[in-house]
Amino acid sequence: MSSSVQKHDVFQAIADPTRREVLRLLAEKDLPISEITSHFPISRTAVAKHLQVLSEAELVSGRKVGREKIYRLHPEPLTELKDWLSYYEKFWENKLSILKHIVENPSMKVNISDETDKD
Amino acid sequence: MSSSVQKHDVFQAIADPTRREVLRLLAEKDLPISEITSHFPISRTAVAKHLQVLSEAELVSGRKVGREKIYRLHPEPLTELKDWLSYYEKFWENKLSILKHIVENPSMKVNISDETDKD
DNA sequence: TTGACATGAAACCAAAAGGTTTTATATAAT
DNA sequence: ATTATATAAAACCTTTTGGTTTCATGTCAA
Repeated sequence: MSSSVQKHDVFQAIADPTRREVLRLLAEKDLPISEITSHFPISRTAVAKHLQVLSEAELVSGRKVGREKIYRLHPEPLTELKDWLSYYEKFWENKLSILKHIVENPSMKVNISDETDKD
Repeated sequence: MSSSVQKHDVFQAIADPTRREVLRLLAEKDLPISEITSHFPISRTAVAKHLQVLSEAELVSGRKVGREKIYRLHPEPLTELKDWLSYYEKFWENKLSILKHIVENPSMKVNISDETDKD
């Protein structure tokens, strides 16, 4: 059986602020667990668990070097998030362009209704 | 100074697959709770709680119409996610450009390991 | 006015999440 | 060889999460 169990997905993985901060750190450079831990007020064990979750989402990978385990960022799974987001982009981009239009035409009369139907 | 408590943020809100599905439904049109519930195998109460979480993240809003409560998508907070993502885009875009380089140079020797295989 | 309906609110529950402490093991340094 | 370092693994704890059931309330329809 291949590595497809994926107990944690990318949406879950980035839900926790500590894990997002871990990703930030690893974006700069590969780091061992102890180094990562030094940036947080929690125990090394807790950080290791966060790394486990990130690892299951395949956002990071760890290799053992001597007695250290060096973690590396693996950003590819974030494309799933990007794809998910792209579905909604049209919505707010639309609203932003309406706003832009209003701002650029100060003499406009603006009527904002609360109606459901948009087509 | 009104709705700024924000117990749930957008990252947490989208972490749950049911809530993501709710957003999809609301992307098509405004819906009352009972309608939304009919798309899931869980109770109306459970759906209402998911809507509460989405509402705290300001991703949806509900208005009462008669005896129904109609929910509407409010996609603007997703920009926070987009902004967060943009920080990491350069990483995988960089990898894509490496891939492009390989494709455009057919004489290159390429060694691809299979260890990160996903299905 | 009497049901049927749509929701709200509260109490409850099991499992997961996020954390800790303790114990063990491998590697590095002296 | 001994000790310090870096991690792993396991047991345990508390709070949150995602769900349920039950009961109450407001509104629509006959």
